[in-house]
Amino acid sequence: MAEREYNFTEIEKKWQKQWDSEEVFTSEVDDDREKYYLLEMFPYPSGRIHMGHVRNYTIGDLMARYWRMRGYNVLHPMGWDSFGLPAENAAIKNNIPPKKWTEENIEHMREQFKKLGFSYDWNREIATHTKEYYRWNQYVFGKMFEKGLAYKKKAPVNWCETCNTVLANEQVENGLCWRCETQVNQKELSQWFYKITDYADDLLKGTETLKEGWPERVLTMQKNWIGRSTGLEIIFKLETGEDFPIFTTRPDTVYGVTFMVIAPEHPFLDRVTDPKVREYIENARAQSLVDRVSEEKEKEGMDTGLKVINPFNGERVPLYVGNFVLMEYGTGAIMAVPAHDTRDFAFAKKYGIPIKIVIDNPDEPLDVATMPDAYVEKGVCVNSGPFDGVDNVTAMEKISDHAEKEGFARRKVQYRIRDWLISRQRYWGCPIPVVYCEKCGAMPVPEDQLPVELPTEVDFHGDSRSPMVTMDEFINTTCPKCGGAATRETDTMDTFVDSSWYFAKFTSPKSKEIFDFDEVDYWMPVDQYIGGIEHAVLHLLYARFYTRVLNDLGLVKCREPFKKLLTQGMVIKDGAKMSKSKGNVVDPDEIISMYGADTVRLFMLFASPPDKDLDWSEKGVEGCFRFVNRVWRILQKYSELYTPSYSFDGVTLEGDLKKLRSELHRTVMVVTRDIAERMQYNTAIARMMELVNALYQLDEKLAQSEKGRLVISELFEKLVLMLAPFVPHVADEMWEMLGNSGMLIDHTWPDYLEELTVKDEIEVVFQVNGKIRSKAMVAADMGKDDLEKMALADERVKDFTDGKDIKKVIVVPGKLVNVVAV
RNA sequence: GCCGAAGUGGUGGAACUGGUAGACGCAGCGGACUCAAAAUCCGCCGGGGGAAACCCUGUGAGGGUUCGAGUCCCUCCUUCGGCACCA
Repeated sequence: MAEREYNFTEIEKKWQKQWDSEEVFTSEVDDDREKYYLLEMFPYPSGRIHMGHVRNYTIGDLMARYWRMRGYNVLHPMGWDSFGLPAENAAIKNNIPPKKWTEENIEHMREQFKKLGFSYDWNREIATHTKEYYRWNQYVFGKMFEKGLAYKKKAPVNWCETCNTVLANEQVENGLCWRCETQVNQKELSQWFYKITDYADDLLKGTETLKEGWPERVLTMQKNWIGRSTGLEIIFKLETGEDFPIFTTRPDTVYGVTFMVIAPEHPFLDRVTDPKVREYIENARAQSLVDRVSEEKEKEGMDTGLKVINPFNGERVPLYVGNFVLMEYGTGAIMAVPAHDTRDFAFAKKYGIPIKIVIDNPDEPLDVATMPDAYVEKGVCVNSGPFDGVDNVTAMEKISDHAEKEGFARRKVQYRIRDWLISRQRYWGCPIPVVYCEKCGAMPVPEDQLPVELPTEVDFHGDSRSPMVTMDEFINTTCPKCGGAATRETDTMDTFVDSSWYFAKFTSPKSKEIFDFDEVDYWMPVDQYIGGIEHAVLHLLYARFYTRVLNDLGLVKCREPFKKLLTQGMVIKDGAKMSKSKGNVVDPDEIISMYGADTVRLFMLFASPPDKDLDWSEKGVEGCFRFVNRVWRILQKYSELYTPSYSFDGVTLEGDLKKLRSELHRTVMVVTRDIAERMQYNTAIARMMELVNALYQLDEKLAQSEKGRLVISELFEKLVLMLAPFVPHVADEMWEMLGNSGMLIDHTWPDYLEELTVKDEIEVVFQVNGKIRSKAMVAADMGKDDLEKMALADERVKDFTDGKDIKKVIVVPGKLVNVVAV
């Protein structure tokens, strides 16, 4: 028979066309089948896909195809996170309307995805820039406004000069804009917020339920970001008698307060008139948060001249203004206990403020004069009035109880997380559905007037401001309440709002309502989510918040959106992440045209486990190409030995055929476990390679024997089925080549016979004092006693035990015998 | 500073609950095929010693537990990631 070349271009085109025309990847609600919702983070349509996309979506596709073959009703959709700044920048630069630029990119990227053979249900495709989608952002905004979860406030916010917009806290990394790495400034602006702080505790508690399915480090990052701390809010008094509240996590040290520090922005400071202090305050306020942190590691402050009274002991202590105290956290002021806080200690030393020990080290009493640093360990209370002699852990509770009873303090939980600033001074996003009326104030646009459409006929002025700010026809409107003249909000929503619920919309993308409830209830939550770790405290936190909001609004039944999360590693080349700026980008299209999509997919899965970084190597790609060819050739060679209706009934195998069949069943077992339980695809592929290597070793005559045909038939069938999720095109082609019909996606994942996975002869090692001295092939079920006898009779073992006392013999059946001899 | 992850051949990476370290791939070396090369097929491939059988040594460093440690415990070093004046 003439050998047929492995023509991947032709094969891939053929099967993609067939999958497409038969719509094999569509999914429908089916109450009789168990659902499996598999989702990869949808991409921003930047123009072309990169290797990171290929990796992310290849992992997802493998899982989707696998679970489908396992009989699950799989939902595997794809869409576009299509609002965002790059479209606007491209528009300004090349004079293309953002909508056109975005939609052209989507067209192109969709084609690229199809070329990779991903099993998406394209009937469910959504794009966040369409009004059919973003109107529901506006709808939910309205609902949240009603519940007080969306509000506007004037506050110091993060401003990126390059992007010309404000940013959420989560979008500032080390003081730099997450997108363009420009230094972020503080600006006082009136902006819209989503009240994620209301959900801080619930989000934190929810992390417990995710322990099973989420990587620990993502949960840790979220917990740190939420930053819950419990403590006491204590009302100190100013000399005027006014309340001066502070928050502390160390009420046990309250008797050691020797000064207080207040944030420069604090309104209490308005009464300070001393010109020197005023100057300091103004300077400190002018400093950006970044400067305060990065320039001066040392704490800086100045005595305001005001005194504060400690309600516990009546002591009057000076009030300092300090650049390190944050207005946004706690009450914007702190009590300072230099003896027991490192930062306070340094500050007190610098400004010559007294230090008062209130927790002593029971083993080695402290001395103010000689202590080199604050004492932050456990100890016993001293100089603490009625609490002297109490250990400080107990004192925390007793002091809190006492203060609450006296009425000058209350227990409080404080969070680090701030509300989510969702306003963006940009054009290409979802309009915030609000109108401003002089009489009625800020009014959400009523539901029946939604969507507030984003104008698409726009003119960029070239000053990078949103074109909407000068569009009178957009801005001028009437008040929904009084009918008087009103103006529209021109800010748009953070695009992270768009991506906070798209996974739920995929369940019923064509519904005229936000969801079709039969659909959303059936499919949600997502069973397996896959994406990059960079979203740990961005998208993944927002999505959890938004899902809770949707749940409270009665729109979805789940409270956690993603049951299991896989954070895939980056694609690395020459020791760095592939990026344009580093010039180490490999274009997926080019590699696909050289080796085919199947090979590229195989390499992505073979080069490293999915959660680790992957080192790009074209040599490695060649290796995978070689493997595909190797399978192709052996299949051709033995294709006429294959019969779909093989049966092992009444057949007894022996020798190499028996071994090969056993090898096959073990491979199925391991590959299944690696995919389903361990999510370790590199070892699954390695096992299949071993199986193919074993097949190459099989004697040709033996293969062609009557029994050989049976073994080959079973092996081919199961091997091709196992290959299907990895290299779907060539697997379908191989299936057809063997004379079968239909697509493998509709076939059942191969099974294995437990009894065949057990070898009947195995190698055991004989050790003397833990060192291997000999090996032997024995029956797999040989008992302990026989093994021990055999080991002790072994010549090599004898060589090493001669003249020694045998103290002990450890036998691990099926593995080893260890003779301990001294 | 705090929290977390990881250090295994020339290289990407295996080794499930402590039990043959280096599976599988890449690179390299050798052989077969070929006039030759490529492709393919077969073999070798941590380091040191030895003609060989074999011996010694080896999973970042040092200790420990154990019959037995890449795996568990302690100390340290290095790299990467997250948070960072959060009161």
